[in-house]
Amino acid sequence: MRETIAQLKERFEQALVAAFGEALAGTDPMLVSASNPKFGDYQSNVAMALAKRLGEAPRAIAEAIVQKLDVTDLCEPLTIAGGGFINLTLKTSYLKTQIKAMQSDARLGVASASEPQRVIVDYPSPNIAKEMHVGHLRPSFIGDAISRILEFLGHEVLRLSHIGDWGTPFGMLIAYVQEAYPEALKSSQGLDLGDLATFYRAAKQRFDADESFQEAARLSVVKLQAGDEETSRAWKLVCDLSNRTNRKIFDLMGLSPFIQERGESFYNPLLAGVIAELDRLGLLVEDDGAKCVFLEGFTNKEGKPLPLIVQKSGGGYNYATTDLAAIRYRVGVDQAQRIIYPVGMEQTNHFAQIFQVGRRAGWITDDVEFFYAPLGSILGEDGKKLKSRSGEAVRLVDLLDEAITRARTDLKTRLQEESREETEEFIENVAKVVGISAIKYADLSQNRTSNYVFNYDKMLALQGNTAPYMLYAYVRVQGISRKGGIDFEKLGADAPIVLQEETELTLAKHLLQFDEVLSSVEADLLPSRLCEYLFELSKKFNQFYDRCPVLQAEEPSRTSRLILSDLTARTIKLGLSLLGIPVLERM
RNA sequence: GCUCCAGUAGCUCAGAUGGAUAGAGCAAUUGCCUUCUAAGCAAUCGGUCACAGGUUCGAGUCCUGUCUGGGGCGCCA
Repeated sequence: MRETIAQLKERFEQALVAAFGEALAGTDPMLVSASNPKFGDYQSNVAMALAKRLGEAPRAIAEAIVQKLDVTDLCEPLTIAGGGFINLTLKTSYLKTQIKAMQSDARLGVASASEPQRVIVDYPSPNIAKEMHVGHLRPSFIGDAISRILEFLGHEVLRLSHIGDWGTPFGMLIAYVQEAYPEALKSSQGLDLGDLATFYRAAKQRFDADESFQEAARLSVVKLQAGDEETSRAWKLVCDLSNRTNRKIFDLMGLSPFIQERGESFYNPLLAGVIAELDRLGLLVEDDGAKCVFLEGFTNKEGKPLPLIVQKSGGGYNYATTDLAAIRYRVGVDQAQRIIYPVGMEQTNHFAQIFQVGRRAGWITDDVEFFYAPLGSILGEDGKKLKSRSGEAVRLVDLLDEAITRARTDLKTRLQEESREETEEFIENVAKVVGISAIKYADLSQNRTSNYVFNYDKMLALQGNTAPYMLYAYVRVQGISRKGGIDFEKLGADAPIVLQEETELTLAKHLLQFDEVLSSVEADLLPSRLCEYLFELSKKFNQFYDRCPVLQAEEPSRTSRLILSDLTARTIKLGLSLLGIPVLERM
């Protein structure tokens, strides 16, 4: 199956050349979904855009294009409206064959990339010295969804967690653990990350208050970097503990298990080479004892060029150095063609800066795409960045547990109201899936770049653009098969599709746009587009369901409607799975 | 001081390269369960797209300025 819009686009390009000559080869036909269903399914705005360039009236241009446009196999006769809109309505016969093709395709008509890329997605990249907190929620969910989508589309995806496992905060932590709890380092027993989080706070206090402790922390870093055995053992121990705890959280969040840790310590041996190369290229300047690359287009408060410090005056490296090493490695060794960083918007400057240096150093070329995907923040009800009551970052586990607890309470209330008996196992599973999915969907359905207000009641609501609403639409379809004793997999491959009712037609058209939506997400990395699509699909299904009896319908409508219902469920299931959300058969 | 992002219905938000009458959800009001379904469907209400200019056949979208909120701006990540 090929995307309908891609086919139409190609025909338009041919028609443009046929009507106006080779000069218009490659002109974007400006084909988009119709702004209003009454205009049809697609519209082209190209005639108006070309009016000035061709010096002709838009309507005349539209006429000329339509004259040369051969789409009789796909569309009803074209119409020209308003100031030169070309309106296209798909033929029902075409829709029927497409639906049949979709029915027999496990990929639901979504083609695999003709030119698969090697893609790196950098997430969720926690710091090992701290427990994961709200700040990791968006990178985790969005990174995971992007990875799944690109992978499904046939790309080779490498998920790399750029963990903070080196550097100053780590030295501080080790020093404090050594000082206050030396026995805890002798075995991993009795030391979980909750303890480490407490240690971290206490260590920070010590660090801020006591100069001699700061010195001890710095010494720990030096010893660690010098490869001191005991310090390294302590470091390793803490890393393992932290990773183990984080893995549990990944599981709870439903992240892909294929995330590889490749953090700061991994790049550590490569940092000197980065500096040497920048020096060799003549980009390196020493200023105030620090080694820097002066940036183009960035100025400091005095209006002078801003440096990107890559080696501190003390000789130490910083995150810019590590990120540059990662850039170099990902291009040179991993040979990635697309590297995606779903990271908070506050780091816009940082990424612009390291990309600039990467480009000037020749590591980033036109053959590789470094895609910084900025993320908006999660806000509290007060409109400010979400914080716990004590003013600290909210722990991720707490956030997730709370959602599950609330989902469980809602479910139990509902069961009581409906006098339903369910096993403890059923309740736990539904509560977990609904709770986690609600948070995840609420996050993903928001535009990636905009801030949003975190609100349990809204994300767990059973109506509206929420995970529970979508899950319920799926459950409804499964309800039909249970009630009617239908095995969807055995629905006749040769059974005809009937698109008589308005809602049947609308649903079918929407089902066929699944591939177009995924293409758009592939390009722009905005998972919210997929959420929007699934929400629309659920609404259109509910409308169809309201007007069209399925099980009681006469053949051939009955089987046709069963096929449409099944396709809806399969699309929801696949779509949600690409967002990292599982479905439930009953809820 | 410089810079980036945001400001759209009472609330939360969509509005991809400028296109036809600016859309959803929630909330509010009103209908619809003897029909697989009510966690649903239908309908009503709700807008000076922050403000002022400009560009053009056409601006929520692009440009300039103003106001408001948030982020960033040399050795933290």
